[in-house]
Amino acid sequence: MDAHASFQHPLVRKLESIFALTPEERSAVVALGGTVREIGPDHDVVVEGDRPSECCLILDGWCCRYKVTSVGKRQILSFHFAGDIPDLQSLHLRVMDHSLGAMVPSRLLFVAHSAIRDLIRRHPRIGDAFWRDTLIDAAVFREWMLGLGRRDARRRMAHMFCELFVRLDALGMVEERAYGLPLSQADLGDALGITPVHVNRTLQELRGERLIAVHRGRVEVRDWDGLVRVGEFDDTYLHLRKEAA
Amino acid sequence: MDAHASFQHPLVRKLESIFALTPEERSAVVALGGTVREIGPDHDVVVEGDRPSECCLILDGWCCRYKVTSVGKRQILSFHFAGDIPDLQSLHLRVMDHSLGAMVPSRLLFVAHSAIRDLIRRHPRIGDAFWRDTLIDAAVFREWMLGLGRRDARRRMAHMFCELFVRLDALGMVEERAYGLPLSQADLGDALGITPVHVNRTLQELRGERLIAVHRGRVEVRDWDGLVRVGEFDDTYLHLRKEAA
DNA sequence: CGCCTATTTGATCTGATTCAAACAATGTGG
DNA sequence: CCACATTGTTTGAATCAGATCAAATAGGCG
Repeated sequence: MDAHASFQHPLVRKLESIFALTPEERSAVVALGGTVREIGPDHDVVVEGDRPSECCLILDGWCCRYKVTSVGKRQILSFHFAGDIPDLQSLHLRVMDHSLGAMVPSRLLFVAHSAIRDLIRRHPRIGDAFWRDTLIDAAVFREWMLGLGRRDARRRMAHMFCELFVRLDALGMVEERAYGLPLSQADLGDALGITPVHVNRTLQELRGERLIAVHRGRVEVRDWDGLVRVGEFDDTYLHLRKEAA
Repeated sequence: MDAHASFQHPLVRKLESIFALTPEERSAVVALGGTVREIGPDHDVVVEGDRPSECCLILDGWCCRYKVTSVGKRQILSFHFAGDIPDLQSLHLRVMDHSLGAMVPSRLLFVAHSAIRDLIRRHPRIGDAFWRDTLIDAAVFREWMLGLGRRDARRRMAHMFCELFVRLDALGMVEERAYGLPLSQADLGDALGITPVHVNRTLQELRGERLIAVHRGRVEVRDWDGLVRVGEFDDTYLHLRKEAA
């Protein structure tokens, strides 16, 4: 009857998925204080140009980071879920070079930079874990760059569905090979670098190939191997193998 | 008659461009040991799948990081010059998710991970500087993502020429508004996510607009403001303003 | 010179965009 | 519970940026 096992702090779970923590480190992370706020949907948490003095930990919800062209075209850079600290980089990069928004109503814990710095000073290995987290972030950017530059819409979309599957599965958010995708086709287009119309047609292709099925905002993976093949998906870049310092 | 000012360690110069170091920290950085090796041109320093036990500091030359699609299409992710440690992320990401190659004969200093970890343990602020460096790296990826996903070839190319100008200028590698660009048009295409043929035509466009001129592997910026306007260039994402912890 | 590689040009094709309209869904207020 | 506004999805047709294929030209350089 270990009630705690199922009641894990989202940040602890996240960090433990990429780094081995000691019990003391675990409790130090849990002790991190801050203020909880509800955001969204379609509201921004931080926007380009801001100089935040706190980071936000997602407790619940779906957020994305994005940039906008001077003619107003949006590119989504990444998606984030419970346990992620999407603006952790603000700890060392004073001014935001992109924005962070919520796709669905999300619960965020805002933690002061000073509190995080304190935590790292007392537990340098937690600092390493955070650093590693931001490095994985960058690794995901690299993989997306490869897709944006060198893969066509169909492969790119298949790849994204694979990535989301793996990441959400690690959070226990996949059921019956399906997960919720709270995105409009326009959002999807902003992530894939294509137009909403083309998203629609590409989606139909993947459905036609029996790789996925979509009903009521849920993506069901009907042929994992096929999807992986089409998306050229290899999860190495997610660096999920946990590592100690 | 400060002979040292002109004879600066490349890593010190680099770190000081993004972070304020104390004299002690400076000399600790200079004391970093390793082995010097000559690489390239067109040779790889590390490749995807490797598990390096050292990082490499560029003393001299031009390197790039890249990934390759399963059908062999290459996407260049970033360019690196003297002072950069392009594979610094290997300190916390065991397996390389991309490759690092030299575009021209380059002199690299290979420094053991253990030496870097030592340095950071003794000087935690240097660790912050390194972390900040990898975060800036990620910021550049984000900006490239925006270009790859949302800007056409012409804007993307103009943007890249702006970025290279600013970065090389900071290294004193710009003379008479011109800098050396040791890349074939195929390389340029791999960086911009377009074909070599289209690189050629796009280059001609920019030349036709009197924004740049190219002779013998040198890019001359003939109309900086115009180039900035076309490329929608804003250097915020380079985070060049130096910051202390 | 002759070889090799890079650049340039031309013609054609195609993945994706654009524009426009039809068609769900979902929600709101009367 | 219906009328209707609103937003998201779907379909069609025309167009375009960039890819592809192929061949010509221009540079290096042993």
